[in-house]
Amino acid sequence: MIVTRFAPSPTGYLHIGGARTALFCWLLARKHQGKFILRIEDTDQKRNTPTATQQVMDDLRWLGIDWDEGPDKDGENGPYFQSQRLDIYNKYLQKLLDEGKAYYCFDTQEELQVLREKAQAEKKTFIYPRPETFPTEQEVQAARDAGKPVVVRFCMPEESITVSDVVRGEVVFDAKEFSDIIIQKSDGFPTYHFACVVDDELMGITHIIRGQEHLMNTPGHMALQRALDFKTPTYAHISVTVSEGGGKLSKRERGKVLQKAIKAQENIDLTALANAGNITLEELQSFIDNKTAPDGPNITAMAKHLEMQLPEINVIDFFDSGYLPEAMINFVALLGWNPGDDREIMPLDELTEAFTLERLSKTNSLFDRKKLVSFNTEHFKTIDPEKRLGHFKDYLQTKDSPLAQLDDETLKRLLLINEGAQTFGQVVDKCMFLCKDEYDYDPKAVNKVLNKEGAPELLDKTKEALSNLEEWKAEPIHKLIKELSETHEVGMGKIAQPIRVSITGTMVSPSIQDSLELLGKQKTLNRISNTLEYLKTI
RNA sequence: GGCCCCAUCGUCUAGUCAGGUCUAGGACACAGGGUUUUCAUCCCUGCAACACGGGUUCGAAUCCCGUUGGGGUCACCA
Repeated sequence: MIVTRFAPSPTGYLHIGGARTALFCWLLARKHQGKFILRIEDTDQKRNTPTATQQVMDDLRWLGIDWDEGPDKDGENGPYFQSQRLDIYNKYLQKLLDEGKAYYCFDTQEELQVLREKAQAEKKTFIYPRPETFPTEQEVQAARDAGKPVVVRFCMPEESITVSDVVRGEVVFDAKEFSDIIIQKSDGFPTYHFACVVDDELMGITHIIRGQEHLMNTPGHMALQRALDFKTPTYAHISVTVSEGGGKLSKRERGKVLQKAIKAQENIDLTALANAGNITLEELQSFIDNKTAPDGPNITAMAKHLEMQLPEINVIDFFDSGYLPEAMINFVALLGWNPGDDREIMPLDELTEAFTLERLSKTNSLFDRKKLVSFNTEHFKTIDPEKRLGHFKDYLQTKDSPLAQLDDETLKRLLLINEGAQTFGQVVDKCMFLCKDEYDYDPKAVNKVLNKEGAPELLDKTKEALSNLEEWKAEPIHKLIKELSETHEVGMGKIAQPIRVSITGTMVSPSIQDSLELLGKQKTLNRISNTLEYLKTI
């Protein structure tokens, strides 16, 4: 049976790159009726954040990626937090120590730094100098008593190691390049390399799909597997997703964009900005000076304050921007993978059916948000209406939108009449007028549509006709407008546009008949009357 | 800098492993046109690529070597 796993470290929200890795793992497992495990790699106590595991799970769920075993779903391979598996790692660590395959070291960071700089100066790879004889238990104890940091290093082999990678082929690593890796940190926690190797074996992972950045770690992992008599799983090191700005799509990018925007703006109220971002003025200044960076949520809050759009990086950013998870999944799947034919828009089950490791590509790909928008538009049209409604309600709720007050039937109708919308944000923009009785008139709209010879008179006649309409439904309203345009011998736009500006203040809304029906007869007539009054004042 | 990976339209990619059917296909973007009561949608047309240099071969996008370019990695982070 095929068993895969997604193993994030709980340091924040799920990153789009992580989502892609998780998706490929999930796709492989589901395609072969295998198992997909979620494991939390929380061995770095300094970097862990308490809410991250929950956030990552929420993000995965939103995307539609489920797991067979994980923190909240017990199975035969628990626990799923590495911090709860210390006994297991220690057992294997002791075995390596006893067999002389690993040894203790007490070097300080400073001492190591000197060695590294020396290697750098000689233009050589830094190789940790393995001692002739390993420290004894007594020496270890003495070092501990003296307050020295004690770590355990694993002896890398003398022979070269060939990694057989599904996407890269055979990659040979020369033994000359091997440096003994640390497998236990001075705080007693295992390093990623060790915990990962042990867990993958114990959990029976058959396929490891991970980012290309791990390729260089793989010889170390394989050496560990051999020393411990573990099986070597099938590896697939997938390409990296890069950003428009070049380089890896990273969390730092949002900060950079924001920082640039702050610098570019003149007379900016820094105090207000710091307040909005919930940070101190000093912290803000330090951020502007490129010394430190605030946390993700603070950055998001400041961007909102400045009314600027930041590039989406985390899965939750895309949710906030009004994208459909189905579109996200589809788009991300096609970054470094394709089904081998011309299909692009594919639902999850079709993606699963078509997925094979062999079609993973070697080249890095750039995350093109415009193409994402196009995918979203397409999925918006084809998705099951009930699902679409569910996603829309989630979106409105977290946005705290007034539209959230509307009942399901109305919301469904809104989505229906916005068939060509690109994102939920667009739907909201176009329909907000329903919940806004007070609004300003866009000067451009007034000039172009209302402030024209004969326009107020025509609007008045339209209002008259509308008030006499018995059945307030889209169909009869449409019929009425058509008749009006014929009797007055003008285009439909000449009738519809003035109404639109009257009831929304803008030139953008759903079709006029749908807009009017949803607004209701009384509100429509009131708003037109108000507009007519307003026109007399200018 | 050492090591490793990669290289087809602006972007995502098909084609490369098994060389000819490739005057290189699709999609997004862009440009032009059309439909439409606004925006969005939708339809049509167009623009546009085998990084470069050497080989091998009757024949190279495809195989080999080199150059250049891009990316990754060199932590008691994962």
